[in-house]
Amino acid sequence: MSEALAPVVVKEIPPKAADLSAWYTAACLKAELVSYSPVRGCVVLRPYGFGLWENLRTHLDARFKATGHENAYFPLLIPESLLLKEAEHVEGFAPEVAWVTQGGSETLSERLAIRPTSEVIIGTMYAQWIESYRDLPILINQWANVVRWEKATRPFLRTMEFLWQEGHTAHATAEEGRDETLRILELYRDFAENVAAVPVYAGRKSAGERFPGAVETFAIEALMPDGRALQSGTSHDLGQNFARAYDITFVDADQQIKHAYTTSWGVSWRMLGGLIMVHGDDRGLRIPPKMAPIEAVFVPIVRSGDDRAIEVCTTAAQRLRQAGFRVRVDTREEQPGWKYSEWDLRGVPVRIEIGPRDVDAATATLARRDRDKSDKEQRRTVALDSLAEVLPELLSDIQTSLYAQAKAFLESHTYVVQDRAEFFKLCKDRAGMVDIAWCERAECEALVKAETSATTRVLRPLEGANATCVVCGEPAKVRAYFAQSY
RNA sequence: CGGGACGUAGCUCAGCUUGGUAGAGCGGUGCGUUUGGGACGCACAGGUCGCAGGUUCAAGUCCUGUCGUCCCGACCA
Repeated sequence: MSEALAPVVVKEIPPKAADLSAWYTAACLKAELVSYSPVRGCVVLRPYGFGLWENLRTHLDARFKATGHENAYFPLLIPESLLLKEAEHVEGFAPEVAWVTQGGSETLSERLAIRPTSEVIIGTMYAQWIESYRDLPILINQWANVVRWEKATRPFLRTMEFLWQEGHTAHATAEEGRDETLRILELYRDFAENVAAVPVYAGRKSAGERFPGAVETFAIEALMPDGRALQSGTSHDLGQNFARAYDITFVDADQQIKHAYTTSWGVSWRMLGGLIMVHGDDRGLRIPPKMAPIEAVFVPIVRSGDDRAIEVCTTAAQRLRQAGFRVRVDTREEQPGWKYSEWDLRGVPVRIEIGPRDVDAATATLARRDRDKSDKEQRRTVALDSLAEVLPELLSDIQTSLYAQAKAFLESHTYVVQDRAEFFKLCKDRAGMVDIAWCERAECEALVKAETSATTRVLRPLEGANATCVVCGEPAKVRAYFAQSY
């Protein structure tokens, strides 16, 4: 093997394919996205990780605003008596609610839940705000932290405290509520695929996977490299369940008092975990350009008595920043090769190398993170003046290529199955998304889970008639993707 | 919450079986030489061995408890 083609050796993280868990944890820590904290199950989101979260927030927030939603903020603490009003909801969340029982030195007369989600407190406020059909719809989103007392935690995928957004809306009719639920589902799908570059299956959840208290739950599900599915966003049609529990009523145009129809929907920083696992490779993260805190990093190459590259990089970076690019200049006193590896690990889409040769020729050498060193097209040299024109195209191409790779993986790991034995084997082996005609019976789903640990991820309408359930032979009602999940 | 493994320098770990002066590599700091895929020399700094009890003349090492991390299940976003 010639020296030029020697594989890039990564010391900090283990190979991805050998042990996805070990790779994932190391990647999150070494890329400086998160640090473990003194609090069990809670991570610190470091500046680079927060940058990633901010980009998620910016893109989703713009989509929420564009569809008529407004941001607001509700209390972190929820009185127990309020929480108890919706039985199914309480039962669903009881095992993971953290409680405040003491304030200063005084024991509280009523304990306060730290929100695991905010349907309760927001529903209570909606009951006060809504009087007439003219007050509807209410379309509110909250960016917040929530706490769920988890037993096993992992960075982003499951932490006791996590950041998310939760949308809560109220409508005059069932149709409007359902439309909202589906509008958001599509918004999430669009964000996941076109911004995070994570292809997903979107659809309805089975009754067993439904949000506690919801009439219907919809979700987007992504496929991780180990063949497990990651629920990456949910949208719930709550019907009138919460309106009844929290007395959200209004006088309609026909002068009748009616309960409102509500929805809730959320995406958490868990989606970042999905993005990391889906796109990363043995060298570390590969962040899709639209989500990247740093789109391009300048690495000036200096020699003894020749540090002109630093000045050239700084000037070029300043110009790109003014043009709206997110760039950084790495002026640390390290070897260029060391910096290449570090920025590879941190997943910056484009590296801009400028050395003495480039300074003399007024050029810059671009290296793209989605290609390997052995790929002749990983690097190209362009005129320094043309960076602002070349970059958008390059970033866009990287975005597209990352999505295409992930899409190809999802498609090649989706199995349409007719045979029962094959279905069970694929589920048990964590082969990926296993697509069957299904009867939609809870007992059938429970059986599959007991045998294989796989559950339904999302359901979609059945095409054609007279299909039977691949698992039990009863008449099929839907098509279902089964997979083991995170 | 069950089963398993592990907590010793910033990181990865050795030392524990058989109690007796706290170790290595990497990393850090300073100076110098280097710099287009993880450079090198010299010098320096860095630890109440996760925490709390106990046994002992003496505990990183033995005992008990506790907290945390990872893996596999169960549960959950």
